[in-house]
Amino acid sequence: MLPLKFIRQNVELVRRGIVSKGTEDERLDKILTLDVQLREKIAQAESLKARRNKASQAIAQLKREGSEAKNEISAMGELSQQVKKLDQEIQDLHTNLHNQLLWLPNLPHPSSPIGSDPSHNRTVSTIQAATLPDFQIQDHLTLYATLGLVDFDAGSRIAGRGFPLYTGRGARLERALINFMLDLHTLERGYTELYPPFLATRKTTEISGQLPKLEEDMYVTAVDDLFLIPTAEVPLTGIHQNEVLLEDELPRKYAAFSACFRREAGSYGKETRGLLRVHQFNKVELVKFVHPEASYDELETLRSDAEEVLRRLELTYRVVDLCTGDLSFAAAKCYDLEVYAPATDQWLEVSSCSNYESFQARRGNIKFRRKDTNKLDYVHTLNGSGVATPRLMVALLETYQQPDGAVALPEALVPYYGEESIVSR
RNA sequence: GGAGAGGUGGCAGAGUGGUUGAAUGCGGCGGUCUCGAAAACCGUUUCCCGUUUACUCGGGACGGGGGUUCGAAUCCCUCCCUCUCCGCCA
Repeated sequence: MLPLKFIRQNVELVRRGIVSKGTEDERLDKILTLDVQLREKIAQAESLKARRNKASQAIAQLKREGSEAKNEISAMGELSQQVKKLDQEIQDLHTNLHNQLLWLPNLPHPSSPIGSDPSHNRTVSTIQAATLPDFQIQDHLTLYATLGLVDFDAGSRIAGRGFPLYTGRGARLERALINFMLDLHTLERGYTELYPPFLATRKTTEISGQLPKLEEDMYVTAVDDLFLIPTAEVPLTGIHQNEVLLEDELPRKYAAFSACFRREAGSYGKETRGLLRVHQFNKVELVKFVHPEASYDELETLRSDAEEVLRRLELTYRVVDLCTGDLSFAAAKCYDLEVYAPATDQWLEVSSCSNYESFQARRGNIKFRRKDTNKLDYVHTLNGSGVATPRLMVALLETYQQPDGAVALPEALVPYYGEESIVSR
């Protein structure tokens, strides 16, 4: 959510920003019109209320002196009706304005490359960490099957397409990846481990920016209006809603595992096989609440923390600085981490590390008190996947397969998996 | 799911429908005293919105929303949350 005052004072800046993110600017004009109307009504209502308050005090005075105040009271009747009517109009305008504001995306940071689609993204670095196999290699789909790691048919029978059933060593590998990542972030990188609810209220889901725009992509429970989380970002960002944090407590760093649920509406026909695009997957998520002046430094360390997962697993990956048109609704700047899958020769997104600045903090009313001025201010929020497992597993299998069909695991993962390789039986 | 109790300022805790943004205590901040500190004493201490170049002025907020009233922290309805007991259950 952008502050109204800021919008009012920087109309053209806001317009350029949202247009570069691919949003129509009609909504902005609508907001400006509503804002003018609203302030006009507020001024009217407040002057009437000022009169009412004065009269009310006069009545109280008369009563205390023991005299009747019939005339004064009846004179107040009409005034009160007018106030009531104006208040109703103000409320309607306010609701309308608020709903419009919820649809206005965050502005991109000046350092984000300008562009309308992924072709304008900027590759920041490419890390060639592993020796790639030099023999005729199999793709991940074949490897799942020969090693018996995932049963897609059974998953479909249970819940429909896109709900993989991890089996045997596949299930164990999944668990190993999650534990490895959680240990890395919490024991070595100073994140506090959390285990959040996997369902969240509409309000909480609104804070992180998934609602209202992405409602079609979310699973909702019918009777309770609870949303299955598409990422642990949703519950983690909701933790401190309506709170004031101490400046000394910043940054607050949280890491959490969660299952993630995404309807992926509109993406049918793409990547429907395997684990590249599924309705339920696992992810370790990192969320930080930070001091506004530190947020871009924090973005770099967040990215580095997420990268560390890929470094330890000795995978080839690259870091991409997303262009304005490819940024998510709430983000001001975002790095994607893409891991390389050699058999299919694809770069697979396994992490997005974003700075939301005060956008989410405003929606969630998450503040801190500045020690020098003693004033309240919004924190900045950041989050990054650290990282999502399905595509990670794809890259891992394709990168580490052996000529005999087994998969030799990177050293970092061995203690978690319990064996040095995954062998077909 | 059933029955009951309760939600007030950073915390604790008052509050007959009419100067109550809110007593009192604790905490915080500033000051007096002191070589310094403690104690004591004095003062101060919420946030949001509108208005103004500014000083200012005005409005609003006692879990959320609605209602009654000239006027609501105070009365009524409703939702949420917390606690206690009962039932059910991993």
